[in-house]
Amino acid sequence: MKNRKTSTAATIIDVAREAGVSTSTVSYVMSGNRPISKETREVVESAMQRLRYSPRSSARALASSRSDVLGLVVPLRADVNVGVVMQFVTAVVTTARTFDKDVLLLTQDDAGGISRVTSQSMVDGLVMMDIEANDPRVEVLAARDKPAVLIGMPDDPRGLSCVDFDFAGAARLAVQHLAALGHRRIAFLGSPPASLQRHATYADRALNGFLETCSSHGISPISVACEANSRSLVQALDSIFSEHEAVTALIVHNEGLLPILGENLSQHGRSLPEDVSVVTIAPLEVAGSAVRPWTVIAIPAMEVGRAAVEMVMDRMDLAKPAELRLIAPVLTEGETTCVAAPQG
Amino acid sequence: MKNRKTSTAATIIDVAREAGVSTSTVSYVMSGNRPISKETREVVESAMQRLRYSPRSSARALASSRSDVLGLVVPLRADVNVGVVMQFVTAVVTTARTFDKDVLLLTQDDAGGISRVTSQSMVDGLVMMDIEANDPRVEVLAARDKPAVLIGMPDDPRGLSCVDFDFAGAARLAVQHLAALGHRRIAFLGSPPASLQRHATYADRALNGFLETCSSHGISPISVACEANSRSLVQALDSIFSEHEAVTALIVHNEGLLPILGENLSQHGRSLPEDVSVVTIAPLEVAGSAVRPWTVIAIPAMEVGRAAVEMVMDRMDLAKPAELRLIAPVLTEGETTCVAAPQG
DNA sequence: CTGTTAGCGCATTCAG
DNA sequence: CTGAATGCGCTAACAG
Repeated sequence: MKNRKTSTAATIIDVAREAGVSTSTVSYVMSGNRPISKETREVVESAMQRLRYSPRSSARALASSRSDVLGLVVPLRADVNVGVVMQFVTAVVTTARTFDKDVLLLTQDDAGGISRVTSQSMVDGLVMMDIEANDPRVEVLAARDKPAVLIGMPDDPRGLSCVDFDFAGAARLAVQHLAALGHRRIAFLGSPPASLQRHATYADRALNGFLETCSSHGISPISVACEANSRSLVQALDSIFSEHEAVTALIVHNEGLLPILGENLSQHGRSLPEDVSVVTIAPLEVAGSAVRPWTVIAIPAMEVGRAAVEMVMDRMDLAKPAELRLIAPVLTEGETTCVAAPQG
Repeated sequence: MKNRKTSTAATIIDVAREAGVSTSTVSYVMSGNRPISKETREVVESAMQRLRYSPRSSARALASSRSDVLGLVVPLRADVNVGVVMQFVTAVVTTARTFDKDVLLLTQDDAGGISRVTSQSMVDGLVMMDIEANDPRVEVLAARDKPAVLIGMPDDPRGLSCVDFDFAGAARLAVQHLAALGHRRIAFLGSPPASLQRHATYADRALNGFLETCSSHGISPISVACEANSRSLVQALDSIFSEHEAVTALIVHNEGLLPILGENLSQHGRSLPEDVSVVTIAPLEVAGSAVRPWTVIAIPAMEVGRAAVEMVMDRMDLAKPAELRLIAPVLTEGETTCVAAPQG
């Protein structure tokens, strides 16, 4: 009778013995790193199933210097929209799984988290969200020589790959769309002040895209930062409509405001879209589920997250050079835009 | 001249040599698993710093059978509020770090994720969110003999630890509070139909708590499920006020409705709180940031998440038996409740 | 209080 | 196409 261990889980040695082959053969069946005859493969695979074998990730990692884990650094700031964050996270995790990678979650207030997981070789690569223009973490990451991708565009990527939605292009597209409808007084209802102050790159780039496009269209830009609550929205609309009575269009880059924007506009005596047209830069899910669907330039969180993981994998497997990738904006017309009323 | 490797990172052997001690001494300085004289400790520590040593997690895991990683299974369903999910996630990750654990993120649609990370020994324990009454994953988890904690209360925990906010108690408290104010017609505006249909335990328990408390107070209960959008809210309020004109109080267990509830109530000709009092069961952050703060029974996501991790650690380190833990509800009065108007 | 050493489970040369 | 043997870096007996 074989001396079979009863308590501990099966190892590659058990499988080899059960299949009547060597451990290296078992290993190569799993990795596919060398040709295996059909017969032995089948023998090995059935042995693995019989023993419910599954390789210890730590042993594999030690021997191969790969953990098959990706790190993901997520923001925990009060000024970022959790819905959007969750979409990115979902996209990254889902895509990572298609590459047989798991995802280790790091929060950005975990100072030293990046250094820790890289120097301990816990991760093979990193994706970092919510990048600021002059983000100190970029330097840390760049010094670490692990494949890394930033979701966002810092002033100096320091040789790291970056991917993001083209927020500047989105703002430009919004202005162009409204301008084509005859609007000349356009206000930009943007990210929370906190996001702008810390120069979150999506906030900066959207605002700059707006300002530059206005300038090239001879439109005098109006912009106001706004937190995602009704108190702040009331203030913002007050300031817009009191100082700029003639505003006929709004570009809203703040998904948190959408549920309450309609109500507040009517409280300001503006009906939608007759008095003010609104284009929003937001995830399709929130902009489309409204009673009256918004004209929206969708933030493609899924695409961006997927691209981020693909880019990490490219740099790992193929040692590709760093790249910058921007996802182009697309405008979907809803019921919140129409031609501008003739000036009085 | 010493033959020092230039490219590869320092190992425990390098540190031992640099410090003039054995590798086990270095290991024990790190783990604290046996007494080390102050002098040698300092020598070793300075050697570690000089060499920028940090242990390879895979090697440590292989030798010690611990990964120092916790798995966290998060929901990706459309009917759960992402804000609440993020709060739980934040709490779990933050607390895990205080135990020197990292967190591996699993999505619940990743079928087999639980089996995979446990059988590969990627995690030392698991926390699973968004439990359903008869959740098939509970069985999978229970069969895995890793410490695990459920955030939620399944019908049969199968020997696993559970922790959650006392949603039933919260609903009871809400009814009691309103009843004490003289309200006899109370409607429960609850979770989305999808949450109830799949018997997400928070949805079930809140609703049952409401029904039972009404019954014991001789109040005839009115309850309606509602998705977190204005279309659904309009329907819900229509059904409440058309069929039950005399309703004077609402219990809202659906954070997504709060930003738009006030507006919709006034559209139904009800002013807040004169005509209808509202108690909401929601995270304090969303209920408190309103222009008119809600009377709220706070969902303490941070506490629950922290407790979950602590319970996993207890079961790991101390081999404690499974436990069920409910976090007690606390009601904070806002400006949305007042005594019921005398019946006409 | 410290040193020596045998594994942990797998990947991967080197031989055949 | 397959097997044998070495080493990945660390922990934890065991031995002083």
